Amino acid sequence: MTNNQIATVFEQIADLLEFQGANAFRVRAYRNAARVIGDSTESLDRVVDGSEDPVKELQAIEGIGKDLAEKIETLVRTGALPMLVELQAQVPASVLAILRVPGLGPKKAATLFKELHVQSLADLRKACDEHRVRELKGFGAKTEETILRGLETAETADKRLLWAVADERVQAIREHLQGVPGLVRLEPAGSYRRGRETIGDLDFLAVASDPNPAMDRLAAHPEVALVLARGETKMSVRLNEGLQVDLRVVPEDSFGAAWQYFTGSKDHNVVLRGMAKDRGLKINEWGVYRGEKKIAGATEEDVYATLDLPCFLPEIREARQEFEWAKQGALPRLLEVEDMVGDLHMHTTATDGTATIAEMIAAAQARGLKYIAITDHSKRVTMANGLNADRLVEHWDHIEAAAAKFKGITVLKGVECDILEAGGLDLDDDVLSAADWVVASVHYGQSQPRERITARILEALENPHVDAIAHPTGRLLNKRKAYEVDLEAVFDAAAKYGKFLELNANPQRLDLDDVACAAAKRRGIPIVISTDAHSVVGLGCMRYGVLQARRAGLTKEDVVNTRAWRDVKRLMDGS
DNA sequence: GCCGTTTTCGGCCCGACTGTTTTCAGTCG
Repeated sequence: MTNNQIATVFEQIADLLEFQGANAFRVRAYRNAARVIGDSTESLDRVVDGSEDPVKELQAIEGIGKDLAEKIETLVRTGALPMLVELQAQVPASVLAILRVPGLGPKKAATLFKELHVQSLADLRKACDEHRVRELKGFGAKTEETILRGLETAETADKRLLWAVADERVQAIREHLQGVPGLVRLEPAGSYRRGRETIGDLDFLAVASDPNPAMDRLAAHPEVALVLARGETKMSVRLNEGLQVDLRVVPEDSFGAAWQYFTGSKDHNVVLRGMAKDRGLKINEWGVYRGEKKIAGATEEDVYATLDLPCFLPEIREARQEFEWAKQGALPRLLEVEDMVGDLHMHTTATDGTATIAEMIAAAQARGLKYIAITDHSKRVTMANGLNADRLVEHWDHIEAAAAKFKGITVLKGVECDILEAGGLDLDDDVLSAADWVVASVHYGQSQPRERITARILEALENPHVDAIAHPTGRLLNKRKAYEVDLEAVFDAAAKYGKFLELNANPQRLDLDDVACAAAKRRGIPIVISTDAHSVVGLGCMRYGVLQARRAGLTKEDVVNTRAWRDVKRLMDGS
C-alpha cells in the first residue's frame, strides 16, 4: 500500500467524520495525517515491514500518534481498515459528492441528508427544483439558489488548472486591472504564487485607497460570469470557464501580512500562528499584534521577523521541511531558471517534433543554452514515426552536419529509447553505445501491474548505456494517472548505478513531482530537468520544471544540467 | 486525534462574508 493510498483512506475518514458532525479537531487530525503521509518521502509500507515496533516508529512522524500509527499498521498489513468500512456502512459514498458543492459544508449537507434523504447530486438538484430545500430550518430561497449554482460548478468544473494556464489568466487579469484609479499595487497570491503544479482558484491582493474602483473593474472583466460575493475588502467572482477569482484590498501597512496570509499554504499559516501564540503574539491578515499594538505588517519580511524566521520563498511554504530548515539555519538556496545551461530531451521533425534540427539549435542558442541533446523517439513509438537503428544513425549524421554551422553550443547525438512492454530496450546496445546521451522511457504497457513496470524500469537503469529515465511516472495532469511504479526501488537502482532521473518540464507532466524530487535529492540522485520540447516554443517550458524543482527544495547543485557538459559527462562516468 | 521547558487535560489560527437571523451559525480560505 503506497503512502498516497494511506493518505486517501485518512481523507475519506475525515470527510465521513465531518459529515457526521464529529469534533472538528479530530477531523483535522486525520486531514493533517493525510497530508503529512502524502508528503512523506519515506514509504510507510517499508517502515512497517522493516521494523520491530512499527507503531513506535510511526509515532516519530509529526502528527501521527498512537491511534493513527496503529491504523497505519493495520492498513499496511491487511490492506483495509475496519473503521473506514464501518463509516462507509453508515454514510452512502454518494453523499460525499454533496460536500463538494460550493456553499455546502458538513452541517448543511447532513441536514439535507437527514431531513430530505438527499444522497446524491441528482437528489439535491431535484430537491432544489421542487423548492423543498428552502423550507428547511436555517435554509432559505437564496440558499437554494446558491446550491443550484454550486451544482453547476460541481458538475462541470471539477478540474484544477495547470499552473501554466493559470499563469496566462493571472497576466490577463493583471493587465485588465492596470491603471485603475487609486490602485497602488496588485499581486497574485495563493497556490499560484507557491508554484503548485495545478491551481484551484486565483487570489489577488491589492493596495488601494478605495477598493471600489478595482472591484468594479474586475466585475466588468469580459470573462466574469458571476459575482459570488462582494464586501468591504473582499470580492469573489467566477469566470466563464468555472475558475474562481478572489480579490482582496488592504491598506499599505497591512500588505505584507495579507500577502503572507493569502499566499499560504493553510498548513504553513497554521504553524506560523501557533508559533505566534506561543510568544504571546497574534497574526492575522492585517498584521502581527502584541495585545492591541500592531508590531508588523507592511512587508512579509517584517511579519516573519517577529518570529525570528526568514522570509521563506513562497514555493516552500507547505509546512513540510521549511521550519526545520530555518531552525537549523539550513535554508536551501533554490534553483533559478538562469542556472539552467543545457536541455537534454527534445524532438525534431525526424519523429514527432515540429521543428528541424537547425531550428531547435538556433532557438536553444537564442535562449542562452550551452548544450542540448536531440533525443528523438525510437522505433517502437510508431505513432511518432520512431527511428530504427539505420534511421537513427542517419539522423545523427544530420545532427552533426547541422551542429557544425553553429558556434558556442554543443549539440549531442541522443535518443529517447523506449522501454519495451516485455522488458528490454527498443534499440540494441551497439547502437546505444554510439550515442552521446540516452534517455529511456515507458510509453506502452502503462497499465501493467506494479512489479512488472518497476522491473522494466530497473532493467533499463542497469543498462550501462542508459543515462536517465525520462518522465519516470508517465502521468498527464488532469488526464492520466501515473502508472504503478515503485519509485523507492527506482531511486535505489538509480543511486546504485549512478543514473539520473528526469524532471520533465512539460506543464502537463512535471514528473517527478515535488515530493518525489525531494526524496531523490535526499538519496543524492542527480535530477535532470528537461523540456521534452516538440517545438521551438516548447523549449520555453524550462521555467515550469524549475518551479517544480524549487518546490522540492532543489538547489543548483542538485540539478545536472546547471553544469557544463564536460562536468555532466564526468558525473555520468562516476568520477 | 494530537500534543506538552507554563500543560497527560484542555487546548487546537483567524477573520470576512452571507443568509437567515433578531444576535449568530455556517462556509470559505
